[in-house]
Amino acid sequence: MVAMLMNIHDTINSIESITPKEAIILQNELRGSVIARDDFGDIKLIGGVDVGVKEGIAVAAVVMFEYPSLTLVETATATRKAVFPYVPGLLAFREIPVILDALVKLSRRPDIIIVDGHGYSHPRRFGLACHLGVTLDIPAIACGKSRLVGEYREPSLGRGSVEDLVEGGEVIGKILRTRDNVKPVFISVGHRVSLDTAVRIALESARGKRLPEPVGMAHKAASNRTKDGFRKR
DNA sequence: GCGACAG
DNA sequence: ATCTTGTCGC
Repeated sequence: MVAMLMNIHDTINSIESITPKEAIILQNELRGSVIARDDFGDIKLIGGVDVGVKEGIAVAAVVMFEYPSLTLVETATATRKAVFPYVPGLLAFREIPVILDALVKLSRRPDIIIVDGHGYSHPRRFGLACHLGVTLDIPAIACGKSRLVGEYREPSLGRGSVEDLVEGGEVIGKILRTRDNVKPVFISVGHRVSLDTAVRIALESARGKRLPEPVGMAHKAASNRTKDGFRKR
């Protein structure tokens, strides 16, 4: 595998120096590497990933929680100029570089990660969570906050309600209500995990909040670094 | 041409 | 995502 043979520096460079047209071709090449079934060992550490952008500077935060106790054990952040533009469907090329910067700072590798964004529920079935999961060959779950593609019916209002996210007759993800009467989230496969398992872990991790704990925490961490530049270490 | 469009 | 005050609800 190409990504496996490259160090992180080259990996980042090849991702952010690509053109949008080439990016689409690359997604179509890499989509075949996604493993959409459960393929992982015991989960003891679960990571949450999120990125914020402020005045052209991207801030990534990766948080690690013990699983299933959901105790916060480690946080890492990184800052990097956002070079690739925001283009719906090509978010990975804008966010993966800074995410990798943050990930290498962790003392341990998470056994699975939950990513803020889509995975299989993507125009080419290769969203950010898939790209990150395949690049690191790590189990990944996608948890988006709004629709990118597909149609669905509104889940009933109780926590745990689920509906299919469908496109072209295929179930590409699930709409999951993680809290009573609160806007549902969009769950899909990232890598090495089945859709049902992704939904189960996402719901388990969302305790009292709309977003799964790891993602919510990563969002906060990135947001704090995003506010008023990045001077406060 | 028009509308849709993760973060 | 970010720009922004108050406000409704547990």
